Amino acid sequence: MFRAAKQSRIFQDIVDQIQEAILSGSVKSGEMLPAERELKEMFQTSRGTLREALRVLEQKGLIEIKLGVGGGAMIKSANTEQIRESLDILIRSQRVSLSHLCEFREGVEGDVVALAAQRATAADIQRLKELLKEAKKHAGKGASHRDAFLEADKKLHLAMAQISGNPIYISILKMVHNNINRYYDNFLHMGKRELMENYEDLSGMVQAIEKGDRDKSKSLAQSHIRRFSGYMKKEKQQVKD
Amino acid sequence: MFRAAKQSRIFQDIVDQIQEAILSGSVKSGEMLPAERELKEMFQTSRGTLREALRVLEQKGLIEIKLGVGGGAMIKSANTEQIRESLDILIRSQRVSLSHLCEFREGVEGDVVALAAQRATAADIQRLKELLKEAKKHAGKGASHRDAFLEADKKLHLAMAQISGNPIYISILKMVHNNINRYYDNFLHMGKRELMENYEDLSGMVQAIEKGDRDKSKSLAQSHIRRFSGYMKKEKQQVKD
DNA sequence: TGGATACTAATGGTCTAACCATTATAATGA
DNA sequence: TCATTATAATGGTTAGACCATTAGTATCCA
Repeated sequence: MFRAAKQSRIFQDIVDQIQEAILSGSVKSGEMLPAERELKEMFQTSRGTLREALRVLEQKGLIEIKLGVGGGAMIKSANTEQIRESLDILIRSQRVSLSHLCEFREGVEGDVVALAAQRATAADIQRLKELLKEAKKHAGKGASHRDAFLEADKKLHLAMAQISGNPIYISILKMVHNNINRYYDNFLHMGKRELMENYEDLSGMVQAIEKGDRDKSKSLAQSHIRRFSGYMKKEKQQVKD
Repeated sequence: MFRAAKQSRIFQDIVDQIQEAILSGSVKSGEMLPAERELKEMFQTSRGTLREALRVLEQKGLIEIKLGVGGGAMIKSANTEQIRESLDILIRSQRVSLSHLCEFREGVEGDVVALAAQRATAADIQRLKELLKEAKKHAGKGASHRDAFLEADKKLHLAMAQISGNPIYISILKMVHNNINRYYDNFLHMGKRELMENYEDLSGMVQAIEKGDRDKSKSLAQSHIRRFSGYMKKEKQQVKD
């Protein structure tokens, strides 16, 4: 299954081999790796070194380790958790600012919505309208339902990514929306008026998508995101005062 | 400096403590952590467990470990390497298709070049022109210099991301260009004519950036990428025959 | 004097062998 | 039949030793 390990850092070689096996598909998501005491024999190494390799693979999000009988390292299907964590660290170490994130979002979400406008089926439109209804319900109840509204807003944006059909956009939008939450708690205070403004944005976007109007849906998405960013920047300003 | 470790997974507790110390700024970039044998005492743990924690921190990109006397764990300044690696894994494991990647590239690189057109300084333009000169040199030599031309092309695209100033775009473009190579080897056969066509694209883009023409630079970037994708799709077709 | 060489010690990398903690399954018993 | 207990597989941890790399220091020789 695996060859004996080489290199100056043995655990790195083990990481490389197992990662390659996972990414090439020779071991599949959901399957278990052999137990540590077996892997140790396969790689002709010690348990400590092997475990260092498993720590790295775990941190990369490629495996998940369970305790007890029948436990061990299970191959995980790739997800956006590690990206989110990396972005967390970048944001916390001030390498990525709120305005960077907003600027990026404006570009990417504009593109996503334009694709969605080209590709949405009748069923897709139906789904968007349901989500829209949910958003409207929360927006009507004012500030106390802000979080519920934001959740619906997030679902709408992710639904549009799904409609675009491009897995890269889907992953990246998930990553962005998981991280933007961090700013909400600190900076974003929205009352009923702001919630309704946003609902109208979303509603307009869905209409444009239904008509298949690429350009209009795109520019609406971008102004929607700019409006959002605006709330946060204004609020950030106030915090400084 | 650190308190003794708790929790079911001791190494995780150690990771959390050191990560917090780094991100809160109580240990700064460039500084060294104590040696393993000292850290082990601080955390009241064994060297094996401590080293598992160090592997995780290393994988997160928070520390870098050097060998020998005066070696040890140095605090790294946060960078986008980990996020790029996570995206790589995501793309590889989802078997993202060539057309997905090209579509994504068309959207993102269009946005990047538009930002570059707004923000390029005289020095930036100078740098772009140098890279352009390099590209021209290789393009003129025809198919045998394809790889050298593509390298120059890549440098130009990444330079534009740098000019945009947005670290998210920078890391994402790095990710894209690292992954697109995977497809070149299989599908992309370019002769002198194609190389020169591409050079003309790039040259037009740099001119538009110099003029600060957002829209023109964007649409040139997009048609450039579409042309590229076209080569690959055509080639893919031929392979099937 | 000065440069090359050899030694020394600090530090990460690896190994062995044992024990602890958790948990699914099997055996046991009311 | 169902609850309880025992068993064994598996990851988590520990201790102590030795190896490999490397910077600094001492030594030697020209």
